[in-house]
Amino acid sequence: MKSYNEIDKKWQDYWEENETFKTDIRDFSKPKYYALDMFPYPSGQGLHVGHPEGYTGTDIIARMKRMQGYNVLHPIGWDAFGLPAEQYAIKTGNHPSTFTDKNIETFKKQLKMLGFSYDWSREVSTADPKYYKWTQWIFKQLYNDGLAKVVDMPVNWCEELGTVLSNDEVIDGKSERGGFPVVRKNMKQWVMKITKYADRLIDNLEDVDWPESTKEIERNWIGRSYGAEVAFKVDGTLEEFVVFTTRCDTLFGATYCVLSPEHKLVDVITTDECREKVLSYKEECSRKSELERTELNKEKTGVFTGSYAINPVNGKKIPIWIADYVLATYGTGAIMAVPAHDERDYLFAKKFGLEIIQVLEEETGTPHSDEIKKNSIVAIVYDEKNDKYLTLNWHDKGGRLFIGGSMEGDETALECAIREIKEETGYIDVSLIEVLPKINHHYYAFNKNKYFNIESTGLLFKLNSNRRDEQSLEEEEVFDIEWVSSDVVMNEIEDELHKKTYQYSIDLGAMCGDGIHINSSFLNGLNKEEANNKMLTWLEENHCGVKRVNYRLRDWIFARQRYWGEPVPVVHMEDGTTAVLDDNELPLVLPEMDDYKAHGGKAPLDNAEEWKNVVIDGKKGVRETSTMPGAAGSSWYFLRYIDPHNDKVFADYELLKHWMPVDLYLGGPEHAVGHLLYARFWNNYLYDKGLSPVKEPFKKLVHQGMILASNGEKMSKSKGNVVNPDEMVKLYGADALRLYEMFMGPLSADKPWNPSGIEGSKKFVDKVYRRFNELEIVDTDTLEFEKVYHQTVKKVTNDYLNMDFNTAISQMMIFMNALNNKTSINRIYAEGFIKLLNPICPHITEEIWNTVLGYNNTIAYEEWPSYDEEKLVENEKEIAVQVNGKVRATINISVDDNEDIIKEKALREDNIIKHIEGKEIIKTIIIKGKIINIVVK
RNA sequence: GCGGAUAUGGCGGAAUUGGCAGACGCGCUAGACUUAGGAUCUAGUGUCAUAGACGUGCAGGUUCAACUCCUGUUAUCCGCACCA
Repeated sequence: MKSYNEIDKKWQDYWEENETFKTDIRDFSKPKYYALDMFPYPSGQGLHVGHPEGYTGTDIIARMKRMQGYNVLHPIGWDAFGLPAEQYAIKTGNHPSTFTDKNIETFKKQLKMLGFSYDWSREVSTADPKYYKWTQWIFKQLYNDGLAKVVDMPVNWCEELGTVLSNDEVIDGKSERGGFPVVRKNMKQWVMKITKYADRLIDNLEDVDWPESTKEIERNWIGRSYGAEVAFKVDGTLEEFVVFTTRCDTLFGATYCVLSPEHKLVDVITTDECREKVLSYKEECSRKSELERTELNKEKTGVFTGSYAINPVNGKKIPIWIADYVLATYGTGAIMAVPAHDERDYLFAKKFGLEIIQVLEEETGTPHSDEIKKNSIVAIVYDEKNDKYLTLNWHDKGGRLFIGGSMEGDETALECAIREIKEETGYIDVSLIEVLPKINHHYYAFNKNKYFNIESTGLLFKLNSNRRDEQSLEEEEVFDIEWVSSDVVMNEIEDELHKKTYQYSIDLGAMCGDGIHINSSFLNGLNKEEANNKMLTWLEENHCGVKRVNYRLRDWIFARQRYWGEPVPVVHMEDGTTAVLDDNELPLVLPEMDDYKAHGGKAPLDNAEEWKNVVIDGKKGVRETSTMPGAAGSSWYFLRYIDPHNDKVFADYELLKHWMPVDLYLGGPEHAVGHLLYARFWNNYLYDKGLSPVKEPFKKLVHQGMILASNGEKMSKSKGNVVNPDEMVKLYGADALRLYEMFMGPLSADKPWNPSGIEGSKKFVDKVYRRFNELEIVDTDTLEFEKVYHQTVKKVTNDYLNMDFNTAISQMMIFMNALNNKTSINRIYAEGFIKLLNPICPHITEEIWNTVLGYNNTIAYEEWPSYDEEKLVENEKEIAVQVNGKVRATINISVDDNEDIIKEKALREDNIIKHIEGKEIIKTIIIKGKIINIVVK
């Protein structure tokens, strides 16, 4: 018997020599299947065990589909531009391409060693000028259509890397690569107007078969919200500013406005008295790094500008502040603040003593047609020392309540509350902590036989001392005064109004829920949605606002001040115009340089004097020296695979039409808001241009999970717990590694590496190889395998389709176990089984196909085995018999047993008799072929 | 804070429409064959106990029957995070 290393080599050489997996791209006679892996960044570390997990998954599908008669496209390539190669080059003085080429060679060797059925003739590399010619060409189209442009905007600047970064490259205020600090900075930058596609990038998600969680991440990242833009005039000037709000129904509650510190109007409207403070606050904000800004988000800061805005709905003058809780980059960079109904505005208003007006109140109880209106209070008195609340226990006349009462005369809520506390409980030494939002409550008073609708103000007091006066109770007021814990309050206070009031008191802040409007003129009595619609109409009719959809997504910052990326095919002319290179000047190739390092915030290409200075039509110009981001080349590579050597167009449209979309796309979930979004954007754009035939490029998306170290930690070089695939292949063979990675658990789950697990997988491969060499392959029937064979074909086929590889493997193990102690097997079963195993273990199955089963051709295009449903029907079956839901016996039944026979059989069992003895059978439930349950009493 | 996911033996994990929880593998125990066994084969292996009881993060509920459905809750992981 040969070693696995020999067998692996033999078949890998065979596939290569025979071009076994080369796709005939123009063969449209068979149905197509496009199975794609996210192409790797060829890092210096080489492949880790996580790579083969996903790659094996797609390889299994690709191999099965070939056997099922599909024309399969299964390509691979390299996402070759990127920072690490450049950092390495700077450190060692080598050219980034030397390093990249070397890594690609390593990766290639490793991928081949694992036996993936890639069509290597379609290999692409994003750093290859033949490839990036077309990346530049697509950029050019985007530029000409106004989707790529230079704008002055706040960007993420990473000093250490000397480059700007896009939002998805900044994690927790640090750069994704290297973890260096990132600050906000206004800079002229290339951006891609991905926001133009925001709606489609959300809406098209309906049409693709992706994990719901990934779709949700993309939706949240794009962050579409519906609202209105409302214009506020600045009092005493001709200036005005626009705010974005999703809650224009609360406009009557707007008590101040806030501009972001970077807002253009700030300098204009700041009064002389406030100028100094405003300037120093602005200065303070600009110094803050992204990290500081997010970390300090609890404590609100801000300053008054000295100016006032006019609330368009009621003409009220409200102060204009600046604060960094308002972001320059979201919405209009300005807000109206409604502290009663927005958590952040509430905190800000509390801190700076700004007015709070409630315009929405929650409704409790059930309305009734004739109600008497009243103004009331609910007073909650809290004793901090003992952690107890003051309650009145009315027993069967209303249960446990806080102190309540109605206002008399022109009494304020506070006066009323203090009076009621004193009258009902005698306590006099209390002080107000907080006035809670008003509640609109409907109730029926039994003693008065009347319906009431009260507007109740909740007030939270703390008890200072136990000083008490006489109570002054009325006759019907019979209750016990009891101090109780919060547990008792929650369990025993059942009155809706009092319950709600208590909830407000423990969670102080803005009222953000729905309710009915008050203090809002023409909106009074309407709920949130009704009021919103009415206000929108009002704003538009009165020309102070418009309906507006806003997005969290920002435009894609597209330039990097780095060397190792695609040059931007644009020249800045001396006369201030911008010229784009002609198609025949593409690719614009990176110049050779001695020094790849950025100096003083300038891009490395700034030093390439000869390269950057050009003359076009007699006019002087300077090339753009920023390069494109890593995600540029990966945004369209799936199209190039279909026609990788075309030098006329990026890919032939007829071919694209046949092969797109990608049927299965597999890769890590971390690309949801980066690569996947950008690729969808570019493809959508190309679709609009008639250059891509499909709206969405990836029909089905699957994520592989992470392979963790055996203790459940992430594998990392620093922890020294990295498992090296080369070593695994050397020790156990490629098939055992592939099998183990598929057997570990569900593909998309994170799972720990177990060193003895792979040994178990090798044992299975050993067993298959050994047993198939021992067994006599016969043409006579070996019927004892019939059922398990058909079961196996069915389960493996279905499980592969669902990518449930772990359970497919367990079924194949069951099949092999059925062969234990047997000396011969029918050829059909033997061949069928080897075909089923082939996608996971291609080497050993080719070897058996060749040396045991005697074929000279590859198994790769043999017909996929089929199963016969009839062979799976069981004539005789064992089912469980339960008494009161507990299994007490099992009986054998045959398919044609009717319910009476089944029941009779069940009642004959000793253990059943024992359990129903002396009891009455209430009913018997028989589920055909599954279970029988006898219910007794 | 918001959004998403997960929770099952010593371990990785199975379980169509609710229908015998623990398939399959690892590990462990015993045995066979062996000079030997870290090869292979056979048998056993959820927990506690004597027949029986208890068991799918926790607490309730629906049902003849719940890992599966409903309500609440905890923990862990991931994503977003002052998004107006």
